[in-house]
Amino acid sequence: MTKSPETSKKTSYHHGDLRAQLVEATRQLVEEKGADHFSVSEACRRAGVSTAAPYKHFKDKEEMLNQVILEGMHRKQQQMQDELAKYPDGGIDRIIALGRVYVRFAEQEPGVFRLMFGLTEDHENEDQLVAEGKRTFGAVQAEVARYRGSEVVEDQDIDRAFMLWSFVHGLSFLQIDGKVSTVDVSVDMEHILREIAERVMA
Amino acid sequence: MTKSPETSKKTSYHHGDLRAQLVEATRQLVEEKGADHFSVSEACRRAGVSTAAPYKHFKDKEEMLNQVILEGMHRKQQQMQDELAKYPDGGIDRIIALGRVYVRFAEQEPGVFRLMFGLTEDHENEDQLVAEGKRTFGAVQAEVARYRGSEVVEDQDIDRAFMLWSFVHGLSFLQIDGKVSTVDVSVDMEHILREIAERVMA
DNA sequence: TGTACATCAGTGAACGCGCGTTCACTGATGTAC
DNA sequence: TGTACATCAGTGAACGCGCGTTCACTGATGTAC
Repeated sequence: MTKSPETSKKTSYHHGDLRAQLVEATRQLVEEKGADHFSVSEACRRAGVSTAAPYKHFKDKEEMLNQVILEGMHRKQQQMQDELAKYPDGGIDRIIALGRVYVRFAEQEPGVFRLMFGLTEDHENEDQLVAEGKRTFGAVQAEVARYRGSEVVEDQDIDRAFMLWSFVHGLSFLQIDGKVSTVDVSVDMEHILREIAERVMA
Repeated sequence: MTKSPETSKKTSYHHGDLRAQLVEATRQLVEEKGADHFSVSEACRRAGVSTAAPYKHFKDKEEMLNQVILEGMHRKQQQMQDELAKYPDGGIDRIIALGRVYVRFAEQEPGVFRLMFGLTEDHENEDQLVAEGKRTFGAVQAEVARYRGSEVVEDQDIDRAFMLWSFVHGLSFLQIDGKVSTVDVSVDMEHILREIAERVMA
């Protein structure tokens, strides 16, 4: 379909980049149809490859989805880092920045965002996914402690970080599930993020 | 399967209560397997009826699920009413009570709770579902206004109600998706609900 | 009280579908000599 | 530089499966007379 060099596969029998291309197709499909309606077959069609090909790179369907989650987490972490870099002082703007990245990620990649959190079953990769989740939440805790002027995370920081997390998590879901417009609230995201950050950190 | 009189269907060719029984089977399956893995066939098996039977009562699969959502909403509204009745004064306990019902409902019926919010597609019943959603959120707004001593909802009340909603919504999802334990936070639900209510209403 | 009949809830068989995964295979590639 | 060979990424056909929905039907029920 595409003509860009990195996706041309006509020149060789072997693909060279199939794993990455399947992950990308999976990611796209998760965005377009949701994780529930994603199918391996469709990802293969999109990658221009037989339906048996993925099994040379992934154990099963779930492993493909887990890879999409993992890469999504990394994107989010990168975005947090980038956004934090804009606010080098220890002010509340850094707290707000973290919330902004969270909500913005949900808005920009609602399929992946939902996939990240909608899984109740056990995973092969669970350890890795859980570890990444802890890493991110740990970063938020550290930021909350730093706001207090401390480099050590205490119980009160964990509590506050968890309140912030709950809030932006709910805000994200209400936003991408369209409940906000449903209920006729006009959300000024920046305003509400600041409002919440100030109240939680007070 | 069951031997209780109201579910015995052996006595007559006609069922008498099939619609309600199919809704109940659907609800159970949504809880047990999640809405994504619910199938009409399985609901029929559970109700002891042929796979064609539901189409005498419902337009399609989606209408069955919508009925489950609707009844869930009504249960939640009833619980809110019951809980509010315990705190007749205008204190913050009434605000907390609403949050408690929200989170508790999610904990007790995670499948239905997820189904309520996880739908991005359009629905036949959408109007009815949206109306119920507005009704519930309106009740929260009124409660927030009443805390101020006003019977009239103003913009500040809407903002606060929305903050509360976002928070309990996120808290509910993190809880039922197991992210809370993942991240080693021990949540004292009552404490955190009060903490948040006080901060938002301050 | 008895009979004819319309209604309509439920049957069971069938449909076409797309799915996840497996299989024996093929042929391009890189390496050892 | 040329050849033999092991490797292994991708093929394409096939599998068994459960699904949502439709169809012509059947037989229990309630009602009119």
